[in-house]
Amino acid sequence: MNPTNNPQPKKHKGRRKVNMEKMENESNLQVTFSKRRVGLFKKASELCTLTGSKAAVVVFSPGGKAHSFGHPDVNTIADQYLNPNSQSGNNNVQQSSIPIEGQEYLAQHGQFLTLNSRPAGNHAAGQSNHVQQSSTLIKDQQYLALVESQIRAEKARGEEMDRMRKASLDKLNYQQLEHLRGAIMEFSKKLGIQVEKGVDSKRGCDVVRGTYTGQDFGASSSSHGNVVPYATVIPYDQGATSADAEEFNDGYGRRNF
Amino acid sequence: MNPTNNPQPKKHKGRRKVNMEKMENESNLQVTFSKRRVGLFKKASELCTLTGSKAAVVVFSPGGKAHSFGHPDVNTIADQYLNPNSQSGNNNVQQSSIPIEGQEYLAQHGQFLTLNSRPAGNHAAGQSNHVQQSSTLIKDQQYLALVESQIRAEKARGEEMDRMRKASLDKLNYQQLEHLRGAIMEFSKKLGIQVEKGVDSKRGCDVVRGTYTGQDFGASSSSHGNVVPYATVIPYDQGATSADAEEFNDGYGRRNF
DNA sequence: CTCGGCTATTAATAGCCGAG
DNA sequence: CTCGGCTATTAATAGCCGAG
Repeated sequence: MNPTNNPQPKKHKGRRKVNMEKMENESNLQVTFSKRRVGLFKKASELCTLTGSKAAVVVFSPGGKAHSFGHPDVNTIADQYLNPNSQSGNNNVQQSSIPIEGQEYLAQHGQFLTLNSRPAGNHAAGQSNHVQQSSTLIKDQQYLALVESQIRAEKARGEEMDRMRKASLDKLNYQQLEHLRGAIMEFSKKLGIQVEKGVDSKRGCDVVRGTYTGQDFGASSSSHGNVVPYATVIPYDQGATSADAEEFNDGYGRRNF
Repeated sequence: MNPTNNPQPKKHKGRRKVNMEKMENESNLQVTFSKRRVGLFKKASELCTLTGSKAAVVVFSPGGKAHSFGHPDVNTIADQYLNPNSQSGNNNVQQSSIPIEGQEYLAQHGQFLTLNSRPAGNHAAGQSNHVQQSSTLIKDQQYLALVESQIRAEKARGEEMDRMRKASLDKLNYQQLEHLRGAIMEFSKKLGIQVEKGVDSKRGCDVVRGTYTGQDFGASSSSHGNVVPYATVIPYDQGATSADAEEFNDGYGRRNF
């Protein structure tokens, strides 16, 4: 029963049932993604508010763009998720362990982060202001992410290091983390060399279109038309006029769906 | 006017409006958290299904327990989120970069992970089977998480290392990551020593109530009543009957939702 | 053409009940 | 007690419009 448009005078005003399968209409898919993403974030926010819990959500659009929500912020949640020993947040909203600029504000309202999935090439490196900062942030994460991933996999089998780390972890504090950072610094330097000598199995990377207007939640409508090469941080502020749909239509030209 | 049904005709059966503030009734709060968490995960799943996107959700209960959902799995999403250069997931669901045991299976149906936030003490280290594995996995992440957090913060200001890492990253592959892993291994060992010599600003950790039965989504009803000391991995698969792989609605219809 | 808003409907769920 | 289920209601939203 295919929905050929009806000759019926029935007013198709309301919500219609939707099959749980990938939408074929790309335009609708766009809108649906935006709306549902907002709804998902709202749900997460409500959950946090009602139950005093903490949550983080990361979503990748079909086009490959990442959006995230976190209360108080994604990083804090990630830290807690990965490091349950540090605190036992009972009902108190915890501050971000290492406050970055502007992070405190975001921590109070939850944080939205949107960034582009970009391959190695410098394609549309347009204007970059504070966005550049986020870009840097992402890059840093990249490195650790790979390490973490690999380690995680390896560790699932052995526990020696695990115990070691656990023991260390219990006593870690911020000052100590600084030491740690320095060590990592050196380590990464060595890594760079090591890597260049290693095998090079480069992966094919399809180039993703990199133009995304930073609109989100109606919070920053001024950025309309700005090309955001890497990332856009959008605070979650309910005071905005509309907490509703948001669209991004620029980089979605593919109909591979 | 107590639990006995009122002679009143008005039956307060339906949903009632709820204020967006922390619930005071702890019993209801618990239930609300569970239900809304499930709802949130479902929303995330639907978003993925409808729009062909990928998403990960991490939630901390008021008691400090962590729950996560990921499609295809949390790790994959994390990798993509932190390492957008690897691939440009256009419309293809990407496999986990480093498959852990059983991960492939989970990757196909989405993944639920539940774990306890536990202080240093060994409290209820009861039966631990595959759960232990997850525990180990978490522990590994702990370590990296702290490092990552600190590095991220520091890096937001300087870019030297960033470039360095970025360059390295472009050529990293799995084999190279193994080298990296080994290096981290040593590094962590050193770290352990370094830390013990460092300052010790231990935080007070309230003991979180650690008895949560791993029930979730009705997927693993057999675990009813089992105390889960650390973690519980709950694959999203309601039964062998389901045909479509990454569909949530399939499993939902069976248990009335 | 895009994008933000508008409603008719569908989907989620708050409090309540029965079983273990 | 703890948990899964049940409905009356509330909340989310699919497609449609009207402005830039």
